Amino acid sequence: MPDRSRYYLTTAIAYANNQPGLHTLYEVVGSDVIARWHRMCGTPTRFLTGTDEHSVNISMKAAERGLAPREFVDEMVGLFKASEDRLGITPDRFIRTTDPDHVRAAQEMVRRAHRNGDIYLGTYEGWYCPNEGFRAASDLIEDATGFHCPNHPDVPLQWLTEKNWFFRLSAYQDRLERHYAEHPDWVEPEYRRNEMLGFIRQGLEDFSVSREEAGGWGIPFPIREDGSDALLPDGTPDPAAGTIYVWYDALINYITGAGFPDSPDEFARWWPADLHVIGKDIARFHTIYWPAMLWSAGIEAPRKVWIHGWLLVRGERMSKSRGNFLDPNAVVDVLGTDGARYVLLREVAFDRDSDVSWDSFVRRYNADLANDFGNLVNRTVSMAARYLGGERPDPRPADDAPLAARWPEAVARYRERVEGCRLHEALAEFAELVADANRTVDAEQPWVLAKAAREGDPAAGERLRGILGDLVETCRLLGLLVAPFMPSTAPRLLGQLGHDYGYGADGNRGPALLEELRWGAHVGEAGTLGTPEPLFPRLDVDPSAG
RNA sequence: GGCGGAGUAGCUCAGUGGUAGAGCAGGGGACUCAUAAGCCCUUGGUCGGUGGUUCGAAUCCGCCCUCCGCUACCA
Repeated sequence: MPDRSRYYLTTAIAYANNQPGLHTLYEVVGSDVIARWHRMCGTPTRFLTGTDEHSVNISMKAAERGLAPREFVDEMVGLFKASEDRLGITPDRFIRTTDPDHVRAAQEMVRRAHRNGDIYLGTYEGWYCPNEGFRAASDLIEDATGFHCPNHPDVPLQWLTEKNWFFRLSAYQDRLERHYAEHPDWVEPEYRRNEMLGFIRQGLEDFSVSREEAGGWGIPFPIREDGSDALLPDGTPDPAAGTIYVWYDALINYITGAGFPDSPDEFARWWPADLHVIGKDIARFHTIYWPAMLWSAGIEAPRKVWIHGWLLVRGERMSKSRGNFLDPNAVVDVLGTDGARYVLLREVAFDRDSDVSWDSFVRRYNADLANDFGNLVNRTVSMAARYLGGERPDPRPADDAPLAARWPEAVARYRERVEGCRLHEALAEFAELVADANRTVDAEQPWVLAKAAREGDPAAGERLRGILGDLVETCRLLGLLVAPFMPSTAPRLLGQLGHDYGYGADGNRGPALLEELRWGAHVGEAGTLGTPEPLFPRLDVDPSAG
C-alpha cells in the first residue's frame, strides 16, 4: 500500500563527461511531469536528479583540457543545469556525487556492508587500458590481434589483477527472488522485470566495489585491508585504501538525496523511494545490485523501478559517442519549452524505444498543439469574446453538457496512466479530449446560433451561451490536466479565460488538482476573457533539418 | 547457443476465434468561429511464409524466414 502522504522519485544521475543530449534529458523531462502531477495533486513531493562525476575517465578528460577534475565537472554541471532549466525541469535537489553529504553516505554504506560481513577482500582481474583503467570485455573491440580499447585502439591492453573489496551479491539470490515474487510490479515494464528475474535465476556473482587507482578522483574507501578506519593521523583519507568503485558511489545518491545519513528524520520520511526512473542500460544495477546493497545496510528497497527505452535515430540508439544526438537547447529553440516537453513525451513511448526526428517533432507539434489544442483555445476565446462580450460564460450543469459527460472517466484514465508511467498514453487521452471538443464546435456551429440570436431568436442566444460556456470550461480543464506536461502554457491559457492559475513555477502551492479538474469547479465566479493569442504558433516544416 | 518478444495500410501502432482498425501522411467535400487551423467523406492492407485445428483464424497449434531484447562488474 503506497504511502500517499508523500512521493519521492528520482532519475538516474547523468555522467558529467560531456554536454547533455536530448536522450539523456528525456527521462528527466518524463520524471519532472510525474513530479509535477503529484505536487499539483497536493502530495508533498521530492524529485531528485543530478550528475555522476567520479571516474578515471573524467579525471583524464579534465587533464586533456588542462583542468582540475572539479573544474571540469563544474563546467559540465553548468551545462546540464542550463539545459534542464530551459526544459522546465524542477528538481527539489540537484545532487552531485561530489557533494560532501553524498561522500559521507557512500562511505557509511560501505561500512555497514562491511560490518554485516557482506564485503570481503578478493582479487579482481580484467583487461586494463593504461589510459582508462579496467575495461569491461563487452566494451572492447576484438580483432585478429586480440582485444583493444575502443578509445585507444593502438595502446596494448594488459591483463591485470588487483586486490579489491567485493560485495557478496551471491548471498542475496533467494531474497531477491522472493522480493520479485512478493512485489510482482516492482520492476516495470513487465518484460524488463522478466529479463531481470531471468538474470537472477542464472545465479549471481559477487561484484567489486573498490579500485586501487582512480586518478585521484573518487570517494576514498573508508576501510583499510586490516579492517581499520582508513584515516591518516591528520584526519584526511588514507589513499592506500583506494576508492569506492561505481555502484557504491553512484547508486547511493538516491538515499543521500533522501537525507541519509545526516538526517535520520528526513530519511525516515522520504525513504523508500516511490519511483526510480532509469534507462535500460543500467537496469540490472538498479533492480538487482541496489536492493541487495540496501538490505545489507538494513534499509528497505525502493518501491518501483521504471525502465524506459531509448531514443533512436533511424533505428540506431541516440548517443554522444555515435554523434547522432540532438541538442536539447536547439529543440527548445524551435518548439519552446512546452512544445519540446510535449513532443518528446508524445513521440517517444515511455516503455520502449522510439524513433525520433526533427520532422516527426515538427509534425507532431503542428498537428497536436498548433492545429488541435492551440486552435481549440483560440477559436473558443475568439467566439466567446465576439458573441458574448468580455465576461466569461459559465458552463452548463454537467448533466446538460455533452462535453462534461466523458470528463470524470477521462481524468481517471489519464491519472492512472501518469501515475503508471505510461506518459505517452496519458497524452493520447488528452488528445482525444481535444478532438472531442473540436468536433463539438463544428457540430454546434456557434456562428449559426450567433446569427440567429442577432436576428432575434432568444432560444438560439441561450444555447449559444451554454455551448460557449461549456467550451470555455473544457479549455480550462484541458489546460490544467496537461499542466504537468506543459507548465508554462497552463497559466497563459487560464489567463485568456480569465481564470487564476494558482500554482507555483514547480507545481507546488496550488489548490488540489483533482478538485480543480471537476466540471464546473468555478461556476458563478466572475472572470473577464483575455485577448485570444495563439498558444502554439504553427511552424513551417524545415525540409533541410534531419 | 539459451531464455523472451515482435513481424497488421506509406509511417507509428491498437486489435487474442465471428464481416480488417486508429493517429499521422495522401485525395475529395461542405462550412467559416479559428493559428489556410477545425469538421465530414475517402484512397490504401492476400494481418511475414507455410501446414493444421475449427462452421469460422490477424487471433489457437506445428514448421520456416526476418528483426529485436536479456545473457555480469561501463560513470
